Amino acid sequence: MNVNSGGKRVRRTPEEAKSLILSSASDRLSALGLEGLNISGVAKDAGMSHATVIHHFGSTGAMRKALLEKMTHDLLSDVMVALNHHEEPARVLDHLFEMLSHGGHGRLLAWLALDQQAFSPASESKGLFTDILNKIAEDSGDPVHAKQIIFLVAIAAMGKSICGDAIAGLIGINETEARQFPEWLAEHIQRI
Amino acid sequence: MNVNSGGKRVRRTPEEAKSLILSSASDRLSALGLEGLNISGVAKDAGMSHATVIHHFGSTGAMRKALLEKMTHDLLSDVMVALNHHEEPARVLDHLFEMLSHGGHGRLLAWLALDQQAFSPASESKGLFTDILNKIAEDSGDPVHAKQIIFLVAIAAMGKSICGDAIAGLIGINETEARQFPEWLAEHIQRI
DNA sequence: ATTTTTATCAATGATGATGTCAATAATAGA
DNA sequence: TCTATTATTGACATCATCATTGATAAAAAT
Repeated sequence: MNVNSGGKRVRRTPEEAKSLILSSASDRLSALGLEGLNISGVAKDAGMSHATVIHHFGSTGAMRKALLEKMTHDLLSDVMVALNHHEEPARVLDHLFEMLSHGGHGRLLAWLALDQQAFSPASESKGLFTDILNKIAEDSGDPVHAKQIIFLVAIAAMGKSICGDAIAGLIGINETEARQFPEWLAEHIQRI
Repeated sequence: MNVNSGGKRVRRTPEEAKSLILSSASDRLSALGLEGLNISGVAKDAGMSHATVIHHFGSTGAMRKALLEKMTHDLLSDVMVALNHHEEPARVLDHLFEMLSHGGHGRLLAWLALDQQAFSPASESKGLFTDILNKIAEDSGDPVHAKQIIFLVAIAAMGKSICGDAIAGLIGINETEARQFPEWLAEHIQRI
């Protein structure tokens, strides 16, 4: 909470303002869920009027897209770092699943994919993604199946972040089994 | 569109009314996406006032839950039939993916899982799910991995229905590769 | 010092969704 | 036929969100 109690006006640089807004938006998403991503609430938490938020992003939808963009970039960077450090596939997968479930990243991703028709990341994130793709295809001996494997992992990660708990509950997977899932998946992926 | 233009009132049985409403809701979901699942719109398409919809379901959320319940039941029944007919795993998977993407079933499922915190199907659907679980565990030789496999398939199916197209686009999967994915997955699952 | 730019905010209007209520009419049961 | 039930509806009230606007002030440019 960054309340502006006095009558004085604070004047930020556009970068500061945007960063502040996205930070508040991210916090609200984690704390309040998807409902928290409205202009008024985000603006209130950021300590400014909602008109200011609109001034910087143009619209609510644009703000959400910007947040998605930032979170996606952070996620992909993290995965890329893990890959460059030659971590084991199991650890990379664990990392991926963890990041998607943490802070509601996967939920936001899914929500935007549902809300908006198309999710088209900026060129920066897209480049990161192809980097990761190439890296994996290069590490694994079989570049033919690499695409399918990555596709499988990606959609599984998304699905898990959205309703993994519910499905696990339905199936009757206990907590240790759930924790072993990334490892299990990594192991069987390597055998392909 | 079931417009009630005349001044006459139609009086349906509660079952007819509910069925009509859920049918319109399903259509709207397919056509308009998640935005279309509001009381006013559904009521309009069903040819009644929104007050009537609330009368039958109690609230908008309850209507959505009812629709989810129905769609889930239909989906599981279909999978069960396929299993009982001893169809090949590839065909069952294909069927599953197809049903989840058709009519926005997977999207609704995901959306409700996101909106509501928990998705807890009615006892009827839950029973169907455990039936399927047992059937698969019994068919496959290895009941130990059955849970993990089913978990993987389930979350992958969900993820695919939500952002499968976007991710496929990112990876650069062409249409034929995309169509072969269920078959590819089934093949590699069987080897586990 | 003066002007220009623009980040900020309070107030307002438009829009739409949701739920309640009282009245009405169709049906079932007596 | 008379009555009771309830499905149906229009009108109303409430509420939230979004975007616009005109004014203001802080910083930058001249």
